[in-house]
Amino acid sequence: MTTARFESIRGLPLFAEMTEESFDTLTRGAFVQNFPPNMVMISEGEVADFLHIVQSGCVELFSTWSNRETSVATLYENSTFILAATMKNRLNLMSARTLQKSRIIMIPSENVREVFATDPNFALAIVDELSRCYRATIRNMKNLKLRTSLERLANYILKQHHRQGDLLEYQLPVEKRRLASYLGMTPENLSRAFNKLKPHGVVVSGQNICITDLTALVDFAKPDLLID
Amino acid sequence: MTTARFESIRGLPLFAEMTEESFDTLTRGAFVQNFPPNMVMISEGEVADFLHIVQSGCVELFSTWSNRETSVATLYENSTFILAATMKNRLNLMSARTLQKSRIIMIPSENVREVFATDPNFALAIVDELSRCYRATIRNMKNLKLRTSLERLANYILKQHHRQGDLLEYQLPVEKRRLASYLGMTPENLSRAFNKLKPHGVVVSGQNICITDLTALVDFAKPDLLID
DNA sequence: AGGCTGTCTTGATATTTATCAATCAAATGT
DNA sequence: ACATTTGATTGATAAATATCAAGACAGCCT
Repeated sequence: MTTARFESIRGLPLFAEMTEESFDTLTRGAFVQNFPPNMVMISEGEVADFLHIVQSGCVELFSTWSNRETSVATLYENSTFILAATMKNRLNLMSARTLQKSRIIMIPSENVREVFATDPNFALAIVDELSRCYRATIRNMKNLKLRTSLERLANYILKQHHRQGDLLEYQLPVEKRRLASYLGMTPENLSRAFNKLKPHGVVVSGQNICITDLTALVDFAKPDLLID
Repeated sequence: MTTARFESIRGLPLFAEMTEESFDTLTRGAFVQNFPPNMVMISEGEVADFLHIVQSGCVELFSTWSNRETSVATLYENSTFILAATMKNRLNLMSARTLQKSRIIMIPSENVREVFATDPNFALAIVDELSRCYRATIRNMKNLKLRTSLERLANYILKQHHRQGDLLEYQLPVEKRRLASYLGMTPENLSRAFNKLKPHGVVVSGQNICITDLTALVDFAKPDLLID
């Protein structure tokens, strides 16, 4: 079967409920591409010809303006990106680069729009994914506008702690300078912020994060269901 | 016909292409509600039972955390809100209050989801609206992360200028303290920022904005297709 | 191992932004 | 029209954050 290479994504929420026929139509003309690390795959301002899915590796979404750059998100296995631009056939608002050697599945935007119109289950899945990403972005904006950089860092540490199985000690999944950019601060400021969190129960050494006083950290970070 | 009161929204992009039958189903159980100014209609954390549409008046979306508040958007006639939470039957991430006396159309979330599943044209319109709002939020975030508050203000003034028919002189559509909150700054800082823009061709007096040197302002603001 | 490169950290300083307090101006109610 | 309230401005100061420069450290190459 020609779609065998796309079996890895068949089970994702976005594709799980659609018919075989729809999946075939969708993946006709789709392909897998290998990228080396640190390669810009998409530049903001280009037309979104393909829906992208990270099959393996790791991708950073970022944006630039007037010589400045900011990291918007880091995506891992099974994440989709540029769905909104794909659906509306618009320009990408963000750029994307690989952080590691990565395999990316690319599905022609036309196919996505075509199957959307014919398969109600796929349509529903698209809306779920869109809503999820939209809401994530709103949370992100609240985080930026309502919290200081120190508070953002504290909550980031808590969220990673939770993602990594509630371990009190874990490794940062990204470089610090990217984390700084993601949190809306400079690397220097991030470095100092880590130190300022020591009294709130966080000890950092290299990529290693150790939460020495979870209660104190939670108390300072005040994580919130509607932001984090 | 029982849906006569909803004729005002029938022509909106979100509802224009759907069948009569779908529109009837959608508006069954829907109603119009009048709110006085400064009334909180929705509090973040509540379940999104209704899709809201501003029929007349003006609504502010805002969020709070730990004694702080930030303005996320100001909506006028024909705007919909909480669409994402409605589609996924989730908690609202934002609160909403009227800024003026307003008429709001409220459509039960269940109806929206029901018709979404049966009317492909409505499904398409929903995705369009979701994508539009999502992309607007990404632009907003880029604006916040890539620009200083002075640059954000300069671009805001340019955008309003454009919205108000390219007039060089116009009235601010919102109170300054709300504008400050929307732009992610304090009222004091906004006040000073207006003064700092004088050398860049902006004169402010009360609600009145006068662009005395459009070239200079554009030169400073560097408006961008992918942000503004 | 040695050298190279890029990231991270630290210190000194400048800029941006917030806070607090006081005054001023404008809108509102009676 | 007056008093009252709310929002806007201004000044003085503090806090947060960025910038610049230097040094420390780690990973990588040959």
